[in-house]
Amino acid sequence: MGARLTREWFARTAPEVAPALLGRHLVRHLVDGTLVRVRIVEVEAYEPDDPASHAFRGPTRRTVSMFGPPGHLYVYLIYGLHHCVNVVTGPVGYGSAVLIRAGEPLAGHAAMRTNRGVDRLDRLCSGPARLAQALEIDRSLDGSDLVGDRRVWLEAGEPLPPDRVRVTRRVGVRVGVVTPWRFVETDSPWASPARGI
DNA sequence: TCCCCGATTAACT
DNA sequence: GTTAATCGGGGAG
Repeated sequence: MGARLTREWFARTAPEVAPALLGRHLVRHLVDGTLVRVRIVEVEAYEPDDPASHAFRGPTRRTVSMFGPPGHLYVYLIYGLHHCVNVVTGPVGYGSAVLIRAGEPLAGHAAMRTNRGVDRLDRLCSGPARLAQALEIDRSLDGSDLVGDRRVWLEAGEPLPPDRVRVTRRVGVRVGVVTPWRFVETDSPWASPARGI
């Protein structure tokens, strides 16, 4: 469904890349050969001077990939049991990324149902940790290159027109609430459950 | 070294 | 609406 997004495409600030990622396809080649495809419907941007960002205090062992070249994955463990998938943006050393929060399952439904342990399509990828679990993405994929890796990549898909993009505050962050950097497809049934936003 | 807590989810009441 | 699960990051000392 279109060519891979290029290195240059990712080399912008996170708030620029984030809404442009809506409607794009996140594709995962599982170890067993299954191809899983998800249409991105919800994202959040994180910037270097952003107190809610893992990059805020500079690079650490965990966040090193966030400061690397754009177009790579940054994957982290949260609450000791969930993984979250991010796309690194900006130039080398910048420290910005876009969190992929939810997607519409397009292919590989059976594998995703198995990975998630649920049947309902709208529960497979409707949240950052759910999406990571459905696509079998964990710390072992941290730093993988979306432009060249065989296991995971991003395709052009069909970008959303601006009037289909809703902008809100980010979910679950206690600081950095002044920046409305969550971008979600308007009225999408595939987005994460609205938590008062 | 210690200690608090998080870009979450599911299962409670 | 509330809470347990579960663990490593990173600031404090």
